[in-house]
Amino acid sequence: MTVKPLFEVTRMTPEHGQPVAQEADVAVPVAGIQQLLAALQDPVRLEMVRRLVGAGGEAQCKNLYDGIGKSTAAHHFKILREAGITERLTVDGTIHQRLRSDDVAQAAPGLLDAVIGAAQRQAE
Amino acid sequence: MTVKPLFEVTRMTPEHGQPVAQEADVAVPVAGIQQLLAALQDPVRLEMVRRLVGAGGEAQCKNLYDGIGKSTAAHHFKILREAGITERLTVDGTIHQRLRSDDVAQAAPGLLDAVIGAAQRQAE
DNA sequence: CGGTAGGTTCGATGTACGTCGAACCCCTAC
DNA sequence: GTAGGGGTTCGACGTACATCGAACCTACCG
Repeated sequence: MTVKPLFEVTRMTPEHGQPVAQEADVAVPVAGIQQLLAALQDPVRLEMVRRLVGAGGEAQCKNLYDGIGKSTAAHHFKILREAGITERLTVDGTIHQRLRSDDVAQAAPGLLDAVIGAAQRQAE
Repeated sequence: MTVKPLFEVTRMTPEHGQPVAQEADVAVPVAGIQQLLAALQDPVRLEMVRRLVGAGGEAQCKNLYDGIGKSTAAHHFKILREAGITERLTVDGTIHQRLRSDDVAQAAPGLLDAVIGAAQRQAE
């Protein structure tokens, strides 16, 4: 196996200093409806998305889960990213996840709202 | 193992004669959002639902799938039924599946429309 | 009556996936 | 420099699930 770059797209600016936020994983297209549903179907991932909307669409990874190991969380982040639901971006040195609400809404209009709404209502 | 009734809820009217359609599985509540997504996530089941809407919300089982065995299809029907997405009813002697659009819309407003819409658009 | 078509159940099999621990990387702070 | 926190990757393991064939049931038709 040839050595793979750690972050396929994300590029950390070595520029020291001021809080820099940059785009990441911009090339990843939103997946088809089946993959979207498969991504949102898992309780852990649905909770992650729920917390993301609660946080205004963006949050640090560690704030998006409880009760599971870091490696498991990273696994779920990857699935959400590959489905085009979230993207990874680096804010001020730490990695954040951002909900790609607009992109998903364009690929599947109303889907995210319906899912979030139902999940929210279900959690009282 | 004690003998179980073949159809838990459905009751075939032995009344000979005229086309009779009757309610079935009315007691099954629509499941939570995760179970709904899990049910719709499978390609085979999504296609079944797609064909159901194409058929006006109701169709004979055999018209809802291709390329899989009857037992596999029955398995998928069961999952859709247990999620509250479809119900089984007997029309004129043969079993039909009916989309519980209204019930699902009440449990998860907009979900079914979004999923169907995306699936339809994706299939051109 | 016997046969066929449409559906379901059961049991077995293979694979996909969620989970974890360990090792590693990047960045920041001491 | 040396820790240490935050995230990711890589196996490995266990379970859940989609698939099938066989047996069975019901309704219908010859």
